[in-house]
Amino acid sequence: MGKAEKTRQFIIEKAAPIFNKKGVAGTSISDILKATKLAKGGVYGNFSSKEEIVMEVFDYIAEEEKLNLRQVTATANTSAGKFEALFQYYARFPMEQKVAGGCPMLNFGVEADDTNPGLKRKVSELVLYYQSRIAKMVQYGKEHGEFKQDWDERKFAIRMFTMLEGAMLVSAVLGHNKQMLVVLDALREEIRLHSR
Amino acid sequence: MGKAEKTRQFIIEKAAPIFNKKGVAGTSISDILKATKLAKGGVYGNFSSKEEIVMEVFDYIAEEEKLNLRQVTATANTSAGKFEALFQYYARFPMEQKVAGGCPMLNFGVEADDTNPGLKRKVSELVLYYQSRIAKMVQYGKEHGEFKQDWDERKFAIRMFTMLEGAMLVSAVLGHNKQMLVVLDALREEIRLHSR
DNA sequence: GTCAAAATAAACCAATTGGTCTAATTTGTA
DNA sequence: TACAAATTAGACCAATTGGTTTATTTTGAC
Repeated sequence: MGKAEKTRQFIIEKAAPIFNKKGVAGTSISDILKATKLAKGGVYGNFSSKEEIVMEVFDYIAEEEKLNLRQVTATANTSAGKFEALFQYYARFPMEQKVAGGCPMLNFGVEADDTNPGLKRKVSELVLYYQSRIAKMVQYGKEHGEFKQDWDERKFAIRMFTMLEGAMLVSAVLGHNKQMLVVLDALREEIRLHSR
Repeated sequence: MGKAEKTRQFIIEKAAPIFNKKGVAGTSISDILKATKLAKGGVYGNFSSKEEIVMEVFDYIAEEEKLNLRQVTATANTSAGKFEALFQYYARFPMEQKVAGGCPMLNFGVEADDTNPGLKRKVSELVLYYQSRIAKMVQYGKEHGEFKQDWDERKFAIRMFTMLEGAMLVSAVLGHNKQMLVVLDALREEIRLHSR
């Protein structure tokens, strides 16, 4: 990684939590200058516009989310175990978050949908990736005799994903995670019901 | 309603869908001037700041949401019927929305949680109101022999609310409501399971 | 240690931001 | 119809926005 490449990455990593917290419209270039302690030329020498930074920030965040999903589920070797690991991660959310500011699909999705088609597309891709990973965990469990064959993994993935996103929203506005815990228990029960 | 009162209300109603779509940071006073076709003095003669407009806009939106919830559920006289009416409303979402731009709890909640404690509080109150209304519909159904006594209305309200919010997010970013329909079917099934 | 690449500081840009003020005009109501 | 209340148009404000440029200095890789 060359010098410029390193600075680019540095800017992206510093800017990511700011955009995630304050939104795209709510974040100014001067916020990024403050966080990076770089001069304006240091930023504009590496990026041509705020929009370019936002796009690369989201790409970075998306990769981090995928990595995190893999890491959390890697701690268990059964599908049920992977789900439980995920649930324990969400029970602590947003404490163990890498890029601070809450769920990026929620944050960027809400803002982008009426204002930024390019970003919206990136968010939708991450949503579909996340759901397909959930579905695959069910499928794997079915193939290995953990779960019943009549369990619809696609529909479960949708229910689980939407509930988690809703729970992260509620947790953020209420300032506690009690409702998240209720959601997680419901998901545990659904898994138990489809276990053999 | 006096003249000034009328103009205040007019500004609020014109500004509401703009804030709901573009967010607080993404909306400028000039956006509001354009939408209302008022002069700057016409706005600042009635409001002292953008922040005051935002707050009143959210109060207005919250009242509209409550009114809408009442109106949609009023079409049926059983609890199961009220739920079905709600599901049909959400199946069409955001088509029949009064204040355009998607769910205000989602939109304002996401932005406010890291940037605007006062607004965040208003959102949390609306969330809790919404959930308590759902819980009361279950409770009423239990009292009138529609639903089984062992159904936990509070937990159901949380599951239903979080799933709907998540589904509205997903619908917005994906640009279609297929996942919302899956969520609604799951909720219908849960109601069927607890019906007697 | 050289030398190009990269970053700095700072001036500069036009546009926009939220907000104030004033003098003239329009409004609705008593 | 008179008169106060409300609205207009527009000048004005300082600060900030995203972005460019230039001359100087620092950096790191060969």
